[in-house]
Amino acid sequence: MTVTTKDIAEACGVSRGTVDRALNDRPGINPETKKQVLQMAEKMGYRPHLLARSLVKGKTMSIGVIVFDLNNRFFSQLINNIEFKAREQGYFVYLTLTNKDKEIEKECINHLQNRRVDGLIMCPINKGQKYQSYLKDLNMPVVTVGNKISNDFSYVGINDKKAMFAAVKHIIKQDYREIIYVSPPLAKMEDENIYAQEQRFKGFKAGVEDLERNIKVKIIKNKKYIAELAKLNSNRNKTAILCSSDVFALDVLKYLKSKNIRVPADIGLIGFDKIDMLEYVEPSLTTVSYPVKKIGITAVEQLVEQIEDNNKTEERIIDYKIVRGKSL
Amino acid sequence: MTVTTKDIAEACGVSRGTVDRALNDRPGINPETKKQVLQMAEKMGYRPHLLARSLVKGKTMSIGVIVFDLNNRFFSQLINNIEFKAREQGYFVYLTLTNKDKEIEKECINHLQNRRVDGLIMCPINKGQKYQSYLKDLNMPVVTVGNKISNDFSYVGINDKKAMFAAVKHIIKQDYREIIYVSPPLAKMEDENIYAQEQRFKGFKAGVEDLERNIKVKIIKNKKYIAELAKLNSNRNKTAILCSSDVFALDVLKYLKSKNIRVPADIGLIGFDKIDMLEYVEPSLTTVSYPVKKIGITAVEQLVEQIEDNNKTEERIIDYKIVRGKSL
DNA sequence: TTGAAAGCGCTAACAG
DNA sequence: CTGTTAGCGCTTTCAA
Repeated sequence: MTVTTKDIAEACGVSRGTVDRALNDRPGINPETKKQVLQMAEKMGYRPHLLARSLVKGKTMSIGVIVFDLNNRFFSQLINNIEFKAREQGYFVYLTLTNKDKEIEKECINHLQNRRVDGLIMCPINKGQKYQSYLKDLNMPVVTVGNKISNDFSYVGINDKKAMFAAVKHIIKQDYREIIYVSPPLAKMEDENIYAQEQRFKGFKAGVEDLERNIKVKIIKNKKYIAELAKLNSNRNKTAILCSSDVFALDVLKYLKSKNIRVPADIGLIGFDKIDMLEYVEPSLTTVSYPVKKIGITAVEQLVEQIEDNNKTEERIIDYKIVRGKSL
Repeated sequence: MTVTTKDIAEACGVSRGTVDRALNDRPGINPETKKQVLQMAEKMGYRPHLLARSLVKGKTMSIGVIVFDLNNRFFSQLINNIEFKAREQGYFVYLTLTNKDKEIEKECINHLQNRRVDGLIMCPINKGQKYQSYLKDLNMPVVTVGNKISNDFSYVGINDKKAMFAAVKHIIKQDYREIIYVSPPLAKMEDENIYAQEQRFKGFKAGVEDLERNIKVKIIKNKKYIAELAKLNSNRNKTAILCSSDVFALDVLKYLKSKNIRVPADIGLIGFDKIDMLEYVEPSLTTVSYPVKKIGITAVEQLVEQIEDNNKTEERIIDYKIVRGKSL
């Protein structure tokens, strides 16, 4: 049914070695025979069996990508760029979704390893010493994105701490005297890898502590942050709600509208990430741009370098930018 | 470096066949030896080489997914569900993005074929007789989603024509006397596979023709549909803008807001697809739900059936639903 | 320039 | 219950 190099060899009356030389543009073959072989291959509808090739070459030209899910806009944009860049470099992408489940993540890593992907781009939900040595034992190039594991693994992202610090500074400059910091992921600090969120929180704290002493602060880590917000009684301070991700900010905005609380007249609002659906909300949300395209492309570049040049791990920090909307 | 069944065999003083029986739970092995082998495998850190297995089994337990891009919410939600369902069934997902490029699509198909994926789920951009026979010659299970190719290939989706017909009916019931149909993809009719959009258009035409004779109709196929809309002079008819996809409706809504045209007071607006970001726009958009979750899961089920039971191709039609928002 | 043979790591078939 | 052998389709020596 399926035609192999052996079939071509027989059909042409040459050896498989010669067929291979023709098919893969390798030297040491008579142009005449090469032409014949190629024609025959074409005629017989030959298709290279990439698995067999991978088996002998010890390289699959594929990378594994492990993220939470694609409902999250960040990840879908990220993977859009990863796939594009990877294929440009000849690599194919295995996509696996963990749904933030630590066991599933490990299963995915295992499985991708068994399929011998050449490397991994992942946003880890696991963390800790054991996990680290587990990953190292894989002996496979890894690039982390979003959440960092440690300096032993490549990481591509922005400086979340500095960015959030800048956001706080931006808020205070607009004369806000009170900041409500909304970051439900923080509740999972003990449990999960929430590196980016932790960094943002650190930046926030540094901001309110260092920049100005008399800023009132309220921190909401509750998963039911809308309910929590509702409980807050309004006061005379000029207040801003600072969300550690746009998705929370969108929900907050929706809630505020439903309560006829005007943004920014009654309360300021600012997000983080600049996800693409912001384009359609009103008032336009002030936020911090997380350059997902650049991150995706850079992650692939870094991974391919590690795969092909056996390069060492590296941290690549991309520039963020405060995006001024009309919500603050 | 990497440990193989041969290594285990030697370490245990048994044959590779025995190791295989132990590792893969096959009958005909002494429980004692089995236990020993498994322990040794564990101890040596054995990992099965899935490529080698695939090579001999002729099955890779992987499927190829080919869609346009992940900026499109429909596709990211779709793939979210495909990945989940596929892995549940033991299949891994190769993701490839065509960016609506017909040549890239063919390259992807080719490449996935060479990697010997067990089947394909795709939203094709190509069409035509030649393409069909090309696909058939692949001799690989294929399930189409979004755009149909022909009855020779499995298709999972809604009845777009009927759904759009229902949408028109819904509009007319609200006493609208004029409908502006916005569907930029129609401009590509000759060139690309826009099956779903064509069906919707047919449903639209059937709706305005059959339901009521005196409905005024304006059709915009222009890619610059906002500019086209702007040129229209307002008149005394009660008018609705019917967009063949929510993404266009969102843009239209944005434009209308910018012009201080009230929705639905001044003009009605209705979309199609019910993409998830609608949640955050105001007024809430009336739309037709395209059950992407169900479609993703069904597509995988259908594909796996074709792969494993060598089932014939099938068309699976899922229910749509008109979702009443406040924009009409 | 070409051919022959070995082997990637696994599974399957048959013999013992 | 276990071992041996052959082979999946390809690449890569090493000889000729």
